Parts: sequence; structure tokens; C-alpha cells
Amino acid sequence: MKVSREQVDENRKRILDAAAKLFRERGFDDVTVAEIMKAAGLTHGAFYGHFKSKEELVAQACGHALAVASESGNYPKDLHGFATVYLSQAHRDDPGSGCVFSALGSEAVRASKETRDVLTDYVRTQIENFSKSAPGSTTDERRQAAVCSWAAMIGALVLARVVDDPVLSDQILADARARLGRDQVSP
Amino acid sequence: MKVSREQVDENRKRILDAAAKLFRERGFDDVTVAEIMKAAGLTHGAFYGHFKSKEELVAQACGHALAVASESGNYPKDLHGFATVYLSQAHRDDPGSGCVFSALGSEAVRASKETRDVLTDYVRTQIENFSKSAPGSTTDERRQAAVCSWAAMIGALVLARVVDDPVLSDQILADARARLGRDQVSP
DNA sequence: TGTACATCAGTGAACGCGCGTTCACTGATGTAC
DNA sequence: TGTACATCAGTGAACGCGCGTTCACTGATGTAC
Repeated sequence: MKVSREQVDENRKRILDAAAKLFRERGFDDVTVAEIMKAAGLTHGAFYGHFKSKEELVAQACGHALAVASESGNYPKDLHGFATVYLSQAHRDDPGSGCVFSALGSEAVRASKETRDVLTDYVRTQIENFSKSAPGSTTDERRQAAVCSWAAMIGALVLARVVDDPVLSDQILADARARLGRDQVSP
Repeated sequence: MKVSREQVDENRKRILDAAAKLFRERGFDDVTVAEIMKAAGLTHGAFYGHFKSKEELVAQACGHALAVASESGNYPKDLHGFATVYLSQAHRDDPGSGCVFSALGSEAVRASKETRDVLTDYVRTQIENFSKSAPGSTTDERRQAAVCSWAAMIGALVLARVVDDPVLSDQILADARARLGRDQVSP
């Protein structure tokens, strides 16, 4: 049955929310269209009224996840504060509402142009943002520090999640926080 | 038809070689058993004489890829030398024979216990190795530096591969090399 | 404002395809004498 | 060393399942009067 225009917009948002969460939790391929629609409170047939294909949803869900994260205010803007939140056990244990790059990075490499475009724009913005609070006396030095710090966060979270041993996983996070977070010793 | 024992061993090795390469290039899910067997010069039916399931192959192919990389001698043992090779354009453009963590990290998080066990052992070994050449006056400081540097390499390679714009991608690699590689300015 | 009807978002059965996996068969290998 | 036969790695057709996608239908919405 037909639904109101406001309901259409809300349904679309719920599909994107569900997709963004499920994709980050389980990867693009393992999550089915039917599963996403069910999580959004709809049936799978309604999907193609909102999106051209699953591939299009992937691109839009990534954009949605990045936008929500930016607007949430959950992360401090400065590099050290950001790192402290990013490298927390809470973030490691909840990929569904966390960083897209650590949750989906190696899969996104092979995603559509549209998906990679969305991610590329975000990478550019994020490097610029981090460069503002990164250490260094020249623009180049600050950008290098920003890239390295952000890359280290992403890599450390991937390692902490892959690793099977909780002690080692915790240690990886703690080691990364010691150098990148607020509780750091040397810059 | 039956083949000689040496041929069986060689066939198994060829399956592992093909799987290790294809998985890193295209991910665990996108690569089919039939495709791997074809790349190994066999038909898909022979697969289950060598492995119990595709999942078992995933674990063994990861172990194989890591073992081949360790034995190859392509990477210097010290952190700065390693980083210079790791963060090269050649590595970025050839995931099939490159680092398992940057190519498959975010998928491996959801892989079987066997796969994660294999990767966990490697993570432990690699952190120990890098700690030897990492800067710092205490064991903890050296380990923290090792974890951060390795994580930064993995994250930077993922970002460089995800990014759609070749100029930005090259810049990410160069920025990471500037801080982590042999051509570095400050430690 | 109230009524009649065209619109169209959502439903759920159905489709076709490709995947992982199985299995009867083949024929070269390797062993027993 | 040579021969006869049991073994078993590989072949390729077939299976069943689940996926992305389609489509005829439904019925609430929103518009025209």
C-alpha cells in the first residue's frame, strides 16, 4: 500500500541506517538485501523503489555512515582526542556504528567508482582536518603526521579486531593509544 | 586419473598459491572455488580431495601467504627498511603478492577461528620482530613504536588503495614514507 | 469541506543464476607376487 | 625385472540452496472537482 511522503523519507533513512550498520558488522557481501529490508521494518520487494541496485546502496550507505559519524559529535576534532576515542575497546567491539575504513576498508578497495568517490572525498577532508591539530612546523610535516596518525589508528583497529587473543588485542589498542592518544608520553 | 605423490603435493601447492593470490586481489567471497582450481590448472571437482571446505582453504591460504612472504626475503627486517618497501607504489598496485592484512584485514575479522589463529600468531611474531629495530629506551616504548609503525603502514596502504584519485593516493604513500621509511626526517 | 479516483510505495511469490559441494566414473600410479 | 591388480587423484555432470532482482497486485495517499 501507498504510504505518505514523510513515511517514504523515513523508510529510506531506515534502510540506510540498517545497511550502514550491517555492512560494517558483517561486510558488503555477507549481508543480503532482504536482511537489510527486514532490519528496516520492510519487505525485500520495496528495496528497488528506493535504490537501483545493491551496489548503489553500498555507495549511499557508506556516505550515510560517514555523514552520521561526522555529525554525531562523538569524536573530538583534534588528533589526540580523536585517537583516544577511536582506539577504545568500545569502538573495537562495536564496528556497526564505528569507522567505515577499519570495518570495510579492504573490501571497499574493490567497490564501485561511486563508493570509492564517496570515501575519497572523506579521506581528503579528514586529512585536512587532522592536519590542523597535527604536530610539525611546516604544512608538509603536519600533513605527514596527520596521515600517519590516522593510518595508524585504522591499522591498529584492524589488527585489534583480527587478533583472536583478547590480551594481545587489548595490548595493541593500549600501545597505539600510548603514542597517539591523550595519555601519550612523547609527541 | 590418479597422479603421482609428488604431483599431488605440487597440485596442493599450486592451489594454495592461486588462492593466496586471488583472495588478496579480490577478497574471500568474490573468488570461487572453481576459479581457484582453474588457476591451479585443475578442475573444481578435485578441490575436495585437498581441502574439507572453502573455509579451510581460506585459513591455509592465509598461512601460506604469510609463510611465503616471510621466506621471500623481499622485505628488510628493520622497521624503516620494511616501511620503504611496504609503502611503495609497487606494493599498492600488486595486492595479490602483498600484505595479507592490508588486502584482507577487514574481511579476516569475520573469518573462522582457524584463519584468525593463523593471523594472530603472525601478528605476535611481527610485533616482536619490529620491536627489535624500533626506537625507544624501554621494551614498552619500543613495542609501542613497533605497533604504531606497522599499523600505520597497513592503514596507509588501505587508504592509498581505497582512494580513487591517483594523486592523493601517491601523496598518502609519500607522507607515510616520509615518517616511517628510510627517507625519514625525524624519528 | 467532502467525495471520487488516479497514483504509487509496499507486498510477497516467483525467476534465473551462480555458488559450494557431491559423486559415479576414469585411468595412471604404485604395490604384491 | 616383469606382470596383474588394487588404489585413489582428478574429471565433469549434477544437486540444492540462497542470492539479487522482477512483477502483478494491494490499498492508503493525495489530488481534482
